Amino acid sequence: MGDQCGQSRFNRKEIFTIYSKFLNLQTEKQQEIINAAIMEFVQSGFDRASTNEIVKRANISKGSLFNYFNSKKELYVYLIEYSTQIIEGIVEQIDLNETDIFKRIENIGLKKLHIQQRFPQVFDFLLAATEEESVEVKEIIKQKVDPIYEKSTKKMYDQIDYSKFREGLDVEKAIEILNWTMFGFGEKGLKEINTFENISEFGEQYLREWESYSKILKDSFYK
Amino acid sequence: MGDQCGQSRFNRKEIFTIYSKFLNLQTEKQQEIINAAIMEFVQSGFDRASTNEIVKRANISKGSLFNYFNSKKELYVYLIEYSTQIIEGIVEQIDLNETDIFKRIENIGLKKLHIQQRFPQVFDFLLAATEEESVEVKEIIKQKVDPIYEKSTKKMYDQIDYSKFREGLDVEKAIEILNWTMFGFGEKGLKEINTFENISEFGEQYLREWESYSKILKDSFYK
DNA sequence: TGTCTATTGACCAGATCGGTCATTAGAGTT
DNA sequence: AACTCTAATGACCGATCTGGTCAATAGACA
Repeated sequence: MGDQCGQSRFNRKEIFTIYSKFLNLQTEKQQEIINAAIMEFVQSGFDRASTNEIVKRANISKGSLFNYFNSKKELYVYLIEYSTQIIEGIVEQIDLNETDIFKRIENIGLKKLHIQQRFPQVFDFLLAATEEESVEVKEIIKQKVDPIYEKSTKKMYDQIDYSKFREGLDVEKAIEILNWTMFGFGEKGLKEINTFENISEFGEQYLREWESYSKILKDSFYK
Repeated sequence: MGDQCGQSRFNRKEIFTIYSKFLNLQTEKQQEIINAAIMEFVQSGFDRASTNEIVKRANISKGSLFNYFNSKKELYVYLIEYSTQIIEGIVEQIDLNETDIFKRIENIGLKKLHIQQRFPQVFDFLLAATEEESVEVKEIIKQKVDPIYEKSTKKMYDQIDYSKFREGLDVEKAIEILNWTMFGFGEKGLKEINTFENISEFGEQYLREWESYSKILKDSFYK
């Protein structure tokens, strides 16, 4: 039964998942909802996040939200899947032929920046998810998020040319410093991004400023 | 009237502020309440923080909490005052004769670590407060927290010997890197601190590990 | 005009909110 | 043991907010 019953009413390019209704929305509206929901989940965690708050920020009605997603949990799971796909997209694009860690990290950072312009808090969301404590979603996070983190950090440092580092330097610690510096610089950038109107202008200035931090570390870490 | 009326019932060492009842508690109990409240406020912000949750974590009854403090806001304000006093205590102890920035920062970091053993989230609390958006407490935060931050960062870099830095190095950026590294290292330490039983043992190992990060940066920043 | 779907927001029962207060527990005094 | 006095309790309050529902409406297309 089922398929054969000849109801061919849906022969347009509709998508058949539990998220069909949401995915058939206009892309802009989808993004608005994604960002509103992510913002709320980042700020409050799963349990305390309010669907009322989400619909307000997304400028849709309560009914619509629960038309697109059957429950708060389903919405959350969708966001997890969507965000991890973004990360996977970045990981796939990592160029293993680039063996210089500074350049490789710079490339990844640029891609992150690019994505953050459309989804300002995706990465915060995934980071918050790893520390989420709600029993209702903890299991699913462990399944979907943790593996991605492992996989991505693995590929990030794959085939890096460590011979460029100065002798006697603790390379592992040096890379930690590099990461903390990137993180700090990224945070600083996010605070400044709102003051810019022209985003690509910001992007250029951001890149140039990063290069000066990068140079400081490269001068001291490399031979 | 008032004092002269001869009611000398309170001639023991009681403290007369709006916080009298709380301050006459045993120190341990005070700390338990402070930590429980801070944890909740850090996690949820002022508006969403639940007094029910606080009393649960502090192992006291709802009635007691509102006996010690007349309202949630009064509790919050007390915590702000208490936390800023801690920062002020640290700032006062800064030794201006120590003009080496690595050593000075190391001293401050040790003091912070010491305090974090009793109040694990005080610094997070003050950081969160600067980003608090609740109208009910925003004004008071601006009054009490912001000036402390200014004052402390000022004194932190006062009379530092910048001539030790390599020529051609952007000192400002170098110090930013140093700060980000400290922050990242501190975060890493907080996650490890729970795995230790002996706290002073952790303190020693922590200090030694920091020195190796510090050395990496010193070697590259200094002449 | 009629058909059909997308969107709405009033509404639900249940949970939680900050805060109160009559009651109890327990230490100290006689 | 009886009395005093304070510290601590948790059931309880009205108000607000929760995730979720659904009859009613708006709007696109025929």
